Amino acid sequence: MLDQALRAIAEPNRRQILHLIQTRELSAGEIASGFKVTRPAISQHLSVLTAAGLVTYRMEGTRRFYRARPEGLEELKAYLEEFWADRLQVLARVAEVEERRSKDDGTPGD
Amino acid sequence: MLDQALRAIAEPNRRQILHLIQTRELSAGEIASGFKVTRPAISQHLSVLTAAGLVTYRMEGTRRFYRARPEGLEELKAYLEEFWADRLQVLARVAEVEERRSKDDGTPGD
DNA sequence: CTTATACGTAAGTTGACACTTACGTAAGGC
DNA sequence: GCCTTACGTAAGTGTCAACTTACGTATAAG
Repeated sequence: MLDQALRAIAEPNRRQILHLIQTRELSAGEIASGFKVTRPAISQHLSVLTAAGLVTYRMEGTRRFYRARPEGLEELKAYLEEFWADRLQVLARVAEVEERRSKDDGTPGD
Repeated sequence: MLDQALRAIAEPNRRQILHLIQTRELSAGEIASGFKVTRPAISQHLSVLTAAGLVTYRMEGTRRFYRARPEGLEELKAYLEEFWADRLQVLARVAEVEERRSKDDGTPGD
């Protein structure tokens, strides 16, 4: 699912869609009206976003109202946070070891 | 460039590569040895990552030592931070307006 | 019941992408 | 000099993704 989410936001139109429905609900038609591509294309993008857990919809008559799914974005954010946190953590530990070493034997770290 | 970076990390092998060279320098061959795909494939992934500004390399004899480029990751991180921060910000303002309105005319905010 | 609206979905096309094998090239070892 | 090592790059292939047009379907409107 995270992989799907990552793929999903790699597409510019889909990021734009996410932006549009982050704060307000919009129908599929309303969303599509702001794009150059055709309505079916947007419909397909909405399917991808839904499958990735980044979007939900609510039906009302013949219309579907879409909105961003906060939990989905949160998951994605958490995953990426870990992605770089991981690195910074290891770097910090390396620095720590370096310093300890220089204290023990007087050798400067690097 | 941000678009390139986003595309770059959408690919699992490239994320793995980034992970490998986040803390230590590795030669192209060393990186490739850990994957099932062929060496040229990894070489191409490294090109993509380099073009996206997520990776740098240093030449030494016949070898190229690659490492993650912190600034690149930082840019990407900042962009994504803004992506959701944006939304939370607007949501907060909506809540604020709602509250003010309920104080003014006594109407509960939905 | 018929027509219009608001959608999703099927089917087909094009281009990009991840991969492969084959080749070119520069640095070291002998 | 010649051969090996460690790469990138060229060329070709199969797959997938983003798009198009055409169609199906459910709700509301008359």
